[in-house]
Amino acid sequence: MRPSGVAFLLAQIGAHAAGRFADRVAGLGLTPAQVGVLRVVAQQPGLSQQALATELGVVPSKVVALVDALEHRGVLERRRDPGDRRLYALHLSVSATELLGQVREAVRQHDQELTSVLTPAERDQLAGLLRRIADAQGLKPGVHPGYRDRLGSGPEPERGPRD
Amino acid sequence: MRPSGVAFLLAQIGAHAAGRFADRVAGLGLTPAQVGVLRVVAQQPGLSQQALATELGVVPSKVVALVDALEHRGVLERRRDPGDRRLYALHLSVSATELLGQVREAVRQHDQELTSVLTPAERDQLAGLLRRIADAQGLKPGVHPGYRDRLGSGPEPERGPRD
DNA sequence: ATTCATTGTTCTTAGCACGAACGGTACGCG
DNA sequence: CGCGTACCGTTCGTGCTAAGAACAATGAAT
Repeated sequence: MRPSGVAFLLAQIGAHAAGRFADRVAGLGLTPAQVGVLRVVAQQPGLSQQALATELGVVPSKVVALVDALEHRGVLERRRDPGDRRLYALHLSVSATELLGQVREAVRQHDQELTSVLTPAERDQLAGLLRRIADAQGLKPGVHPGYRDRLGSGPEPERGPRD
Repeated sequence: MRPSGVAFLLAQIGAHAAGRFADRVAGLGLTPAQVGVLRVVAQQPGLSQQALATELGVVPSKVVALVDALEHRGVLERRRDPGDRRLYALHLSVSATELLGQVREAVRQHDQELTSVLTPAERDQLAGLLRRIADAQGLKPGVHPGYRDRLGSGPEPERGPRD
């Protein structure tokens, strides 16, 4: 049982990456799940909460809390769909543009820091291999099963030194 | 955005791999955390629960439940340390040998299935890149921050961008 | 001998995910 | 028009997991 197998390394690094990303967006006052909402709504404006739930693979009741937080923050708007007044039409507000830019920058830095030990060629190589695996495993781009939401507060298992 | 998106792919595939592994060892009646216990005790027989807790990066109270289950299953033994009767000396029982073999086989199959789309050379390449990342990020071999124990089947929360 | 630290355990508490139930709206059909 | 059914968003209750505090037993120190 060599813990140096590829699958274990993937799980280990993946959890680490997710945790670090959560820390990063926590600096922007966001959780990873909220970031996912922003991304989907940015790509498909006017979406309903139900559609958002199925898109993200999340229970509708959780979408309520996510949208609540983002709306209270002023980056997301619940407009009534004029055709069907049961549905909300989700739209990003104008003030969301700046936040979205900050999120993109955080993503860029996150990616950079994680692969800083690789050369650009190696990074592309790695991306290609991973994409092939993700594709073969039937993982859709943009969604993945759930990590924890808040991984930033309090003492946690074991984390690397360089902090 | 057209960056490599390596970090997101790692988190996505890592979560997927962890879930699949949990499913696999569930077939043996084990949780991933219990597998970790078996691995550590196999490598360092006679170690105490406290040492095991720090080694795995989990709370001592959780080690109690883990050891309880494995002991009740007959694969782990709590012997008293003759030098210090506060400590337990954890040892694998003889019947653990077969189970350990099954676990090793499950790990092998898991690794194989996950990387079945790659050639052996590519798999080695991937392993090398991942090891370098894990090393650079200060991840110790054999431990990784906590996933959930039972990551069953079905869609789950979400996170992450990918423009 | 007394006092303090350590080990393993139990108990309590907080947080989260999920399903069930509820008001409100739309649509079909007689 | 009236009625039943189906859908959306929301709230509530339940079960589960994780983490911290408190406790008995043992050892170490002065």
